[in-house]
Amino acid sequence: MTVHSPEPAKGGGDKRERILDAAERVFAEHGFFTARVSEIARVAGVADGTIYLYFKSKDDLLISLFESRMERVNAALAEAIAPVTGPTARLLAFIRAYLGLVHDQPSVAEVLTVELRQSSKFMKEYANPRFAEFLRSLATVIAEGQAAGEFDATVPPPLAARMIFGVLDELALAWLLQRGEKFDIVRAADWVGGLLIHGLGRGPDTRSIA
Amino acid sequence: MTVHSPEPAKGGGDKRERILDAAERVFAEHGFFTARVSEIARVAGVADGTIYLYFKSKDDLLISLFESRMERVNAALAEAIAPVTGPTARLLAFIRAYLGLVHDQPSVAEVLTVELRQSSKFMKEYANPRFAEFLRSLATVIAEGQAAGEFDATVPPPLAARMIFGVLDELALAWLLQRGEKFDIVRAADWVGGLLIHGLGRGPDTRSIA
DNA sequence: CTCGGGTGAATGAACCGTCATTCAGTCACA
DNA sequence: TGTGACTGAATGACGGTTCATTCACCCGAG
Repeated sequence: MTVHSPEPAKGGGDKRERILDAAERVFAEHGFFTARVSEIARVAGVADGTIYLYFKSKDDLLISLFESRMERVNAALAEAIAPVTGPTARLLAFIRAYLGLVHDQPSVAEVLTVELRQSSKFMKEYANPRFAEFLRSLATVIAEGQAAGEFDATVPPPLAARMIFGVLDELALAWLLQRGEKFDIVRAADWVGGLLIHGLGRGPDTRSIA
Repeated sequence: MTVHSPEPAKGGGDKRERILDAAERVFAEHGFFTARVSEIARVAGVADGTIYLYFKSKDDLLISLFESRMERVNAALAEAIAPVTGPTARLLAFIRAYLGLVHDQPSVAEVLTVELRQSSKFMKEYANPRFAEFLRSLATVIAEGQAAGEFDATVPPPLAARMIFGVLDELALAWLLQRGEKFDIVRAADWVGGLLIHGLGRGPDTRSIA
């Protein structure tokens, strides 16, 4: 619940990765609390005890999984927006890239989306730096748009970032939990973009909301 | 994990309510899995066993708590938007009312916000009708706005409802988990309204996003 | 090349604390 | 005295964690 092993406790090869992959699958399927360490071990093809050679505890395993996956997500998003110029286009690229990741790696998305929340509760002391980084990079896109005069400057960028993340996250959750035929989450990116850039308003007097 | 007791198992007076109130507090503080039934009993001022006179299991207690609180939330929101005319104003009233509820009843918000998610995982068979009702009523506001030509008709209302809920929920979570001085979530309602009605776009060519 | 002692990663059965749940008994009231 | 709501200590299952043991591999000596 407290500290956290930063890197491979030993020079151990890929076994640590195998365990993380298994944890991703098992946590995604059952959720953290109902997931069994012994099942993670089974899926990883190692003995129960081996997990404790690489991770301090079940909690530490979850934290390490966050760090690992969020690092990848942040890198992928940074790469996706890097070549794009113009705040609006960058924001759209961000949205498309995020929902694309959800589509391509559902179990990563499931762990981040569902477990992030409860972890922020039961690990109050864990600051979750990677997620903070995620929000910061989104807030930067907003701030740049405001500076360029392309975005409304009323909302503080960090709050706007949270709201946008809320949209993306909820959409991801709805898509992940949908049984039966799912809506096209990649196409939904354009709806999200439309809503966030233009808003719902279409009428003549929509300016006067205050 | 499965079935659920619809109403007071017995004619029992307010004891059932006392237990629900205690469960709300304890689940909000610890989360469902780390909450202890014995603590709920202690807070409610009843014996451990008494809880099982009113609820089948810990799971059933959580489900019953959802039903009870969501029912109140839905009623409060319905009441808040009922007298308001015009889709834009109704949507704003909905947003203000929801964030007002979060502000006034943080522990209700915490349970709904944080536990709703994991419950949708670990209780796959529980359909969560009250939450569906919540989304439906929000979708109705959107659909009316589209029908009146006041809202963009591109996005399917149920999806728009989910996105809007995402914004509200994430904002609630950010506010609830904030340690130290919190931002003013009631004031944030206007930012949310602004973002959802007008969008971020301010520049000349923001129409061309496709 | 072969042998044998040393090393430490890996194993998994057993341990042990932790609760959700039960139920035999109490008690207030009719 | 009978009834039934209520109690809370006892129960038993469960699962995270440990640790005595195994064994594949390495390396220096002969």
